[in-house]
Amino acid sequence: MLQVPFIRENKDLVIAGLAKRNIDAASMIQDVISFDEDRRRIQTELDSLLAESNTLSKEIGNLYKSGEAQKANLLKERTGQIKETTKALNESLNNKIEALTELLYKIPNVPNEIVSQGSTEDDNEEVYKEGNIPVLPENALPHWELAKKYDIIDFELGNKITGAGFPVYKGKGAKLQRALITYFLDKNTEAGYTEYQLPLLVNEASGFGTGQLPDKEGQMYHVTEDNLYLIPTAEVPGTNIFRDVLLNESDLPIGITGYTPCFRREAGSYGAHVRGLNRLHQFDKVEIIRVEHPDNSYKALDEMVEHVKGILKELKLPYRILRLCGGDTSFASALTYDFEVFSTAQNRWLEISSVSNFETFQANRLKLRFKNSDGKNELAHTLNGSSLALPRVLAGILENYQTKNGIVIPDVLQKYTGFSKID
RNA sequence: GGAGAAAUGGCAGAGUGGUCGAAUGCGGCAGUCUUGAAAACUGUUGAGGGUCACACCUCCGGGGGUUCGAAUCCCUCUUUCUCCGCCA
Repeated sequence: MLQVPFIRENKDLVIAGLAKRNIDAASMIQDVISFDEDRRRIQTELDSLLAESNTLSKEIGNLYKSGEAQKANLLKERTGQIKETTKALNESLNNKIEALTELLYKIPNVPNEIVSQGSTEDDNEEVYKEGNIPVLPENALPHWELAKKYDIIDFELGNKITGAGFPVYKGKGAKLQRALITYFLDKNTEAGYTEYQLPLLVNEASGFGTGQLPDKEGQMYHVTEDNLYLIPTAEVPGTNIFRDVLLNESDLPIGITGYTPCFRREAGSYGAHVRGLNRLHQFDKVEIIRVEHPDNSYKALDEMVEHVKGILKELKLPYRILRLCGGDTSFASALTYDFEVFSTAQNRWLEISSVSNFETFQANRLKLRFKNSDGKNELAHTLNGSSLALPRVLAGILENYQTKNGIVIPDVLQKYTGFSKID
């Protein structure tokens, strides 16, 4: 959520920024400003009446004490009037605040100046590319065929137990997945992130805190009986650790990592692009989350990007990094880099990580602040990134490491899997 | 699931109708002392709104009520703890 004073003072900048998301925000922003002006006007009026009422109450108390009940009763008439007026004012004040908040919830973050205008993923800019695309044996298979051939992932079984998008990993497939999770967590903790195990269901307040609610309500599985949501990413429980928290400046930076399954309804996704592991309702992911001083958050973003690069380099997977255009940058993010691994057998790029700086957008909703060197409470910056999303990394490994005689396990993973080949 | 107790500032913890935004301790900050640090001592220190700055207003888990006046009384919701039951 953007801060009202920021909008007030940077109206044109905000409108221009949102235009990069292809949003004509001029009238919304104007509404924010005028709602806020109304709010302050009503508040001032209300406050001065309350001040009068407070003074009178004290006088009444004193009059009773000195036995002048008659005089006191006279004053009570005035306080009675004030009470009626303040009740009405209070109501219209609340209406204004509600209208303002509702509007603010709908306004996405202002993209960083480096972000380009654009509407779809075709407008994203490739900023980095590394790794060689392997030459595969003849008759190379896509991962869903490999999964069947080596009996390591059973999609049909998942269909039976739950439904589409809930695959069952078995044997060496399950082990490889577990090896990847452990490997990622080890890399993250080595880099200074503290490992957490987080709840997989969150309440409404947490959903609002990171921005999934009210915007993306339909993307999350909702347990209505208890009004809880299955997490779409560890970002939600992980970042909400810091909801309503006041940190000391010396606590920063904070880095945490966690492995969680993620649940996404993916309403409205169809077709060949959702085959196999490409798009699932339940998948595993290891996440990194940082809380940073505003002066350092972009340095932190670079560090996170470098960190993910390091992992992919070790896995020897061909990948590229995209800087997302305005239209493709998520609601709460100011700047996002996507990592994509090349799926050789499918001949397409698969997104495996998304690293974002939210600046104060989430912190404002979360009330995540730190006491700065001036002793003032200031909103912190939050960031997060996947390191990494499992299914597509798995798909990338299966496809890129396939040989005539089976699938070779990348060197760095062998001490985690305990085997060097799937055949 | 049943019974009872509780929710107060960064944390702990007093406070049962006005003088309470709130004792005290810890923590934080500043200073004295010290070559430096620690300890000790002194001072200072809640949040939000509002204002050029003051004034002023709001906030004692959330919401509602009683009263001229509520942290304090009433209703309600939520959460936590204790005991019993169940249980990986």
